[in-house]
Amino acid sequence: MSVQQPRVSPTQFQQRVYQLVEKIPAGRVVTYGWLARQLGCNSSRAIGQALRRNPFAPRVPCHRVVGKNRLLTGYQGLTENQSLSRKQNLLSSEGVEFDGDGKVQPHYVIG
DNA sequence: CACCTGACATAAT
DNA sequence: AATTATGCCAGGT
Repeated sequence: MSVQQPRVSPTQFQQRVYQLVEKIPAGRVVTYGWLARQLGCNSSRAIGQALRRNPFAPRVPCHRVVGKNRLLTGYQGLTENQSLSRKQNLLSSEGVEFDGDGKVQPHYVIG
């Protein structure tokens, strides 16, 4: 029988990112840059990498992380609109609202 | 082992 | 105002 084995231990950096993301309450979102600052890291890009890498399933609500412009940049490692709309749906079901441009309304962003 | 690339953000040109 | 360069971190080639 197949066992889902953790590929490799997440790096220390990734663990910190995940821990932080786990704290994001439903119905709120944060930006990559915000996370980066919380971690004292000067690169939001690194955050994106950590999340992209497919965190352990829904354990880490990575769908609550958006760009600074409040656009949804990616989900499940993909940048396709289809994935993005799913991300959007998830957020919607948590009560987050969007404007006509597909940006989350500023009110929901922490920071 | 060296180089490229990416779910970003910001400062400098 | 628009493009380019830098920062950071890990995986992939």
